[in-house]
Parts: sequence; C-alpha cells; structure tokens
Amino acid sequence: MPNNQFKKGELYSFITGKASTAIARRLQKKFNSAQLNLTIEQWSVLYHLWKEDGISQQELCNATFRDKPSITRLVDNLERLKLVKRVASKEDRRMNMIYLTPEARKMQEASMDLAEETLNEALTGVPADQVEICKAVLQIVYDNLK
Amino acid sequence: MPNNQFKKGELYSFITGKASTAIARRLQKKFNSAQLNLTIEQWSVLYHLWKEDGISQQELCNATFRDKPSITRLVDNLERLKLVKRVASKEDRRMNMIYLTPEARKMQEASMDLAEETLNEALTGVPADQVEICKAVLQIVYDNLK
DNA sequence: GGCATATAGTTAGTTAAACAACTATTCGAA
DNA sequence: TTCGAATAGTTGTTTAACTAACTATATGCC
Repeated sequence: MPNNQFKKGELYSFITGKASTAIARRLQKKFNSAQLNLTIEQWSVLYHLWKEDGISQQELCNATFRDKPSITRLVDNLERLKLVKRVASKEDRRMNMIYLTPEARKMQEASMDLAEETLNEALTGVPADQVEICKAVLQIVYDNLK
Repeated sequence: MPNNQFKKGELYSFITGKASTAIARRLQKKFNSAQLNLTIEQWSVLYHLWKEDGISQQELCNATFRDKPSITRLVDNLERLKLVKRVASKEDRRMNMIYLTPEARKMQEASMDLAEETLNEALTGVPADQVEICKAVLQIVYDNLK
C-alpha cells in the first residue's frame, strides 16, 4: 500500500504551484512599486550572479533550473538593460562568461530586502518547524523528479 | 522577533517554485508520451470543467487563479482543439458558458491517472504526515497573499 | 591529423502570463 | 429613465518556457 496515494481532488494546487505563483506575483508588485525595473525571472538570474559572476550561461542554466534558450533570452534582456555583460572566455571560445555591471550590483540590497519581506508576509502564521518540513518536502520532490 | 525571518540564501527555491515546476514538467512529458495533446495549462482548465461545465469564463478565472485574458486565450486554444465550446448565456449576454465536448470527456480518466502517477513519483519517500503539513503550509501562503 | 561526437550557445515557432486599454452588457441610483 | 459604474470578455504588447533545429568550438579516438 503506497503511503502517498493521492485522491484525485487534491491534485490541482500541488501541480499548479498556486503558492509559488502567488509569492512571485507579490514580489513582482513590490519591484514595480519600488521602481525596480526587473522581472522575477531576471531577478532570479541576478540572484545567482550576485553570489558569483563571471560564470557561463550553462552554469546559469543549472543554477536557475532553466534550459539554454531561456537563459539566452534572459541574458539578452539583461544585457539590453545594461545589467550584465557577455565576455567570451579565453580558454573555451564556445563559452560566454556573464559579468554584472555596477548598476546590477546596486540593485542587490533593495531587491533582496523586498524578497525577504515577501516571504515573511507569505509565511505569516506558519510555525517555523512547519516551514522547515515544507522546505524539506519540496526539496525531496525536486530531487525525485530531476 | 519574527518567527519566520528568512536567511537570504534560502529564498530562491521558495520563490521560484522549483518543485511545482518539476512536477508540471514531468506531467507534460507523460502527456506527450501518451499522445495526449494537451498543455498543463489546458489540462488545468479541463480539470475544473470535468467537475462542472457550463460555467462562465470568470468562474474559470477564479477556479484556476488566472486573469481574464489568460482564460480567454486558453479557451480560444481549447476551442480550436475542439475540446470546449463557448455558448452565450441566455440570462446575461455578457457571459460565455463553457461546455466540454465528448472528446474532452474522453481525456479525463487517462490524464487524471497520469497526474496521480506523477504526484506519487514526486512524493516517493515523503511520509504522509509531512505531505499534509506541506500542503497546509502552501495553503496558508496562498491565503496570506491573495 | 582527421573525423565523429559532445558541448556552448543561438534562432524559430508555439503556448502562456501579466498588464493596459478596449467593447458590450447589465445594474443601480438620482 | 437615463446616465454612471460595475462586470464579462477581448485584443495588443512584452516577457518567458519549451521544443527542435541550427552554428561554432572542443575533445577524443583511430
């Protein structure tokens, strides 16, 4: 007897990710109000570049769980916004190393503060230990499927 | 002291919904393999119509947590696939009532089985009580933000 | 060295989401 | 009763995901 047999009526919100959609929408609204001219997807790329830039598009694919065409277009748009620069690698000319511009660095603190604020709003009233369980379950789900 | 103060390094996967994205991708692959010519978004609309059809587009907006233009286009595409029909309401001529075609009804069982299978794969190794906690947390998050 | 294969990235086409602006119909209140 | 506001739905624009097909460079094996 499988321990997680799902009843059909419960499938929908798990699959459609209502909660993460709601979080992303709230964060986008905060960005707009704060005149931060960024989409959530662009922010998710910058998020990894703030930790380390000068990485390849392929590394960004892995970090952000996106495919190569998606990263190509996101980097295109970030480059048009003058937030990143493609620099051809010296060692392997197939690779573009992606570097942040000073403007992009300036956006880190404000946007991370808004993201933190959004999550705190989202998790209001949820005990910390349940948040931990939820995060762990979502990580297992991700690992099971990737 | 807020009980859910998030450390910045933990934000990303919560906001981007890695887990639900992975579930949706897995389900889409199963649909494709099974020759079910449906996107996950189209399926999510049919999902509600299988419970009750003859409802308005606005009711579909509420049920699927989408805005009106999104539903207009999804219904456009479902109509092109001959899976639904728009019928102007007699009582209120502003409204389209959306009805399933017989072809759409035929797809219910197979697609729901694949969805159930996907969720069971996703939740392999997760104790049932932790699944329940996770669902409850995601519901609270959704309610906090909507 | 040369050729098959793998890897990095781009381009094209379809589907979808978010937002703003729009039309048509209905409702409600002076 | 009519005029303003609310509601139902559509259209246009931008951004993004996914697939498939493509170019260019690198690697490895003979």
